[in-house]
Order: sequence, then structure tokens, then C-alpha cells
Amino acid sequence: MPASPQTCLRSDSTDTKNRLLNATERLFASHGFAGVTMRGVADRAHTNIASAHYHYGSKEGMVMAMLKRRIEPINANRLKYLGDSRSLAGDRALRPREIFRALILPVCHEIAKSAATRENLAQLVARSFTEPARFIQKMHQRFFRELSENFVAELQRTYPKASHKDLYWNLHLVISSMLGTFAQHRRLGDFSKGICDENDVEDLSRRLIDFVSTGFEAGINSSSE
Amino acid sequence: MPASPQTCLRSDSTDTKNRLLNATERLFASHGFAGVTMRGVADRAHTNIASAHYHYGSKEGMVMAMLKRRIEPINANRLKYLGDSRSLAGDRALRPREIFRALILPVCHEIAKSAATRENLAQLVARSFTEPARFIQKMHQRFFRELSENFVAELQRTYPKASHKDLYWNLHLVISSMLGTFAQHRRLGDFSKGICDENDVEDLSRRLIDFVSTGFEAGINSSSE
DNA sequence: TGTTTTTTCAAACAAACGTTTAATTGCAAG
DNA sequence: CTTGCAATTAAACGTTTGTTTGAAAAAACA
Repeated sequence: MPASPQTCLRSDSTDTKNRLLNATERLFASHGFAGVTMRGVADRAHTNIASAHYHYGSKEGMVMAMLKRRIEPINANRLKYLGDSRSLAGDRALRPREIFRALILPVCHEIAKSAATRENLAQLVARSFTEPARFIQKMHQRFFRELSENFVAELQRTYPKASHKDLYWNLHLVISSMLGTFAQHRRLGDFSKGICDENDVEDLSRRLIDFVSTGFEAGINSSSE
Repeated sequence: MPASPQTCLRSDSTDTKNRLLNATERLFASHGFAGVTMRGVADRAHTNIASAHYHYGSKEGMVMAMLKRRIEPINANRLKYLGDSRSLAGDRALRPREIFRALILPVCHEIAKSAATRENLAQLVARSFTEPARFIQKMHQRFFRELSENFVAELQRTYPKASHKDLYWNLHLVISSMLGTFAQHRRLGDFSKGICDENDVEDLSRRLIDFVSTGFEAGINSSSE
């Protein structure tokens, strides 16, 4: 049986475990869940197939561990950003731009961190949402429940008169746009034939936040007229 | 070798071929390219594995045929809608809303056609864009080259002073939003807990077109200030 | 040091994969 | 009828999949 990380910090197996997650991440980002093979991961991690099963129990367990490692810090930052904006605003309701900034910027910052992350993370986050239904259902329940509750509450505070339907619809459009943009981020290079710099994360975040904030406001306001 | 449809209309093999494509479509929409298995397709189509290879040569050939059948009519309608708007406009440049209407409405109409289509098409279109790089590269070259050229030309006509960079960036955001929305269309039900009707395609198209048009205009205008 | 636990590894497992082969069926033309 | 081509089928091909096994190696504790 695998040892829990709490009771065992004495060996260097954490290196192996991290190498396994790194390899899982790379394969998942570029080929999806079905494209992750235990042999492929083990090879990339310079270890054995059985070692992967030893540490993570199964393929699904390993992929989930990889997602947890990547997504949880991002979501923690999202809540932190949102909380900071809330503190600064005092009694004032937040503008959509401030709310969606907290949603989008943490991902962009993570993307900008290193070349390896830049190559993987955008596709990874996006791919998570087009995976087979049961898989993403599990993931969503694990990683996004608390997050969505907080953001919806903040939006309802900003638009107290808006109907639930309008609020959910437009938030849905915002999230879909964000994920779709991350999913297609690598394709931007081909698409624009060298006109755009796909590594300019600053540019990406600014344009994306502008785009979804304006669209969201328009969607809410056009219904209340 | 498979017979071409032109030289052979005498037998009922077209039924088998269509049943194969229907089954391929269902599996591809819900499980992606890797989730399409020749055995699974053959079973759903109530025929044999070798029959699938006989008619389409390979798994990739069969999936491509399925995509061609679904995407080409939609893209033809997109160009038709755009041409109609252009004719009505005369010398006037089209507004973004008119252009993106031609991009989005044909998909929505196809989704609204039948329950079977409604269940498959949105996920299908979206999944095509998160598939492994080489696969979507082939698909894009086959099905979207002419389309994107026409739409970019029309946008450049509307915004003659806009930089290529801004134009491509914001069109990228529009397309990503559209695809992301279609990809997540089925998840809207879970997400909103019964508040929104995921079968109301009219509502979807109106909100989506409003959203991307407003976002696009804001992105272009904020750069020219 | 010796003992115990944690980690790695080669080898094998049944199952499922895409593809191929060869034999068979069914219909249409000669 | 018989010849010929289109279409279907069962069976098998060699790979690759996730998972398991049992023993060797490494590390930690005594």
C-alpha cells in the first residue's frame, strides 16, 4: 500500500511522485484523459509502471492528484483576490470587472510563471472541461463547488435586482469564454500567422477581462431595460 | 475497396454507412476521438467491425466523414447568411452583430432541429477543437479555411483602421467564446440547478450573439482610443 | 549491526484496441 | 443459369491498454 505523505517524509520518493505528476500533466494537456497512458507517464518520469500504481493507486487517481496540485492553488488565489477586492471596496458593490479579474488573473499568473507551465496549463484547464461527463463531474464537485458559490454571491450583491436566470446565463458565458480562450490559446499562433504573441500573458489577461466584463454587463443590462 | 457513392446506388449500403456515421457522431460527441472505438461504432450501427473499415478505410477516415457531414452544411449556411447580410447592406459596412450572427445562428439552427442533434452537435463542434493537435489541424484545413478568410475580410471592411493584431485577437475571443459556450452547453443545466432551460436555443443564440458582439466592439474601440 | 518498512523493478495478466484476411451472402448484368 | 461485383460476416492478427504479482533494492529504525 502507498504511504501517506504525512507519515513519510524521510525518503526521496517525493521526487518520483512529482516526476509522475509532471509527466501526467504534460500528456493530459496535449492528449486528454484517454491520451494519458501509464506506460507513457512512467517513461517520461524515468520510472516504472508499477511505481505509478504504487504511489497513486490507479490512472484516475493519478490524474486527479495532478489536477488537484494545479487547480487548488489557483482557486485559493481566486478567493484571495476576490476577498481583497471586497475588503478594499468596503460597503460598495464590486464591479463585474473586479470580480472577473479575480477569476481570470490567477490562471494567467500561473501561466506566466514558467515556460513549462505556459505550455501546459492553459490547455490543461480547458481540457478538463471537455472530458467525459463523469470524470469532470467528479472534478467539479471536488475543486469548484466552494469557488462558484463565492463568485455567484458576489455577483448577486453587485446586481441585486437581476434575475437568477440572467445572472447564471451571463456567468456561464463568462466562464465558457474564459475556458474556450485558454483552450485555444496555443492555436492563436497558427491562426494569426505571427501577428499575435501567444506568450504575452499580460495582453491576454487584459483583453480577456475587458471582453467578458463588457459582454456580461451588456447581457445583464439589456434584460433589465 | 469501397465503392464510391456515384457508381453504386443500387444497394442499400447507404443505410449502413449512415448508421455508422450516426454511431460515430454519438460516441465522438460524448467521449472524443479516443472514445470512438470501431467495435463500439459497429455495435451501435448494428453491423460488423470489418464493414466499418470497408466503407471508410480507417477510424480516422470514418470520423472525418462524420465531421464533414455535419460541419459542411453549417459552414455553407454561415457563408450564405454572411452573403445575404452583405447584399442587404449595399455599400454600408456590416456591424459586428450582423457578422457574428452569421457565424453563430447556423449552428444554433442545426442544434434546434431535432432532439438527437441537440444532444450531440454542441459537444461535437466544441470537442473538435480540443482534440489532439494533428487531428484538428487536418480538420481545420479541410473545413474552415474558406470560412475564416471570408469572415476576416468582412471584419476588416467594417474596421478598416483597426490593426491586424486587434482584429485577430478579438475574433479569437469571439470564436473561443462561441466554442466554449457550445462545449459547456450541456453543463448549463447542472450549473444553474434548473433555473435555465438548456433546450431554449433561441435564448442561447440571442444571449451569445449579444455577448460576443459587445465584447468585440469594446475590444476594438478601447485600443483605438 | 540486523530488522523492518518503503520504494523500485521486470514480468506477466486479461481485456480491448485498430486492422486484416478469407469466406460468404446478395443482388444485377450477361 | 452463371458470371461478377458489392456488401457483410466471423475469426484472427499483432499491439497496447490498466492492473497485478513477487522479488529485489533502498532507506529508516533499532
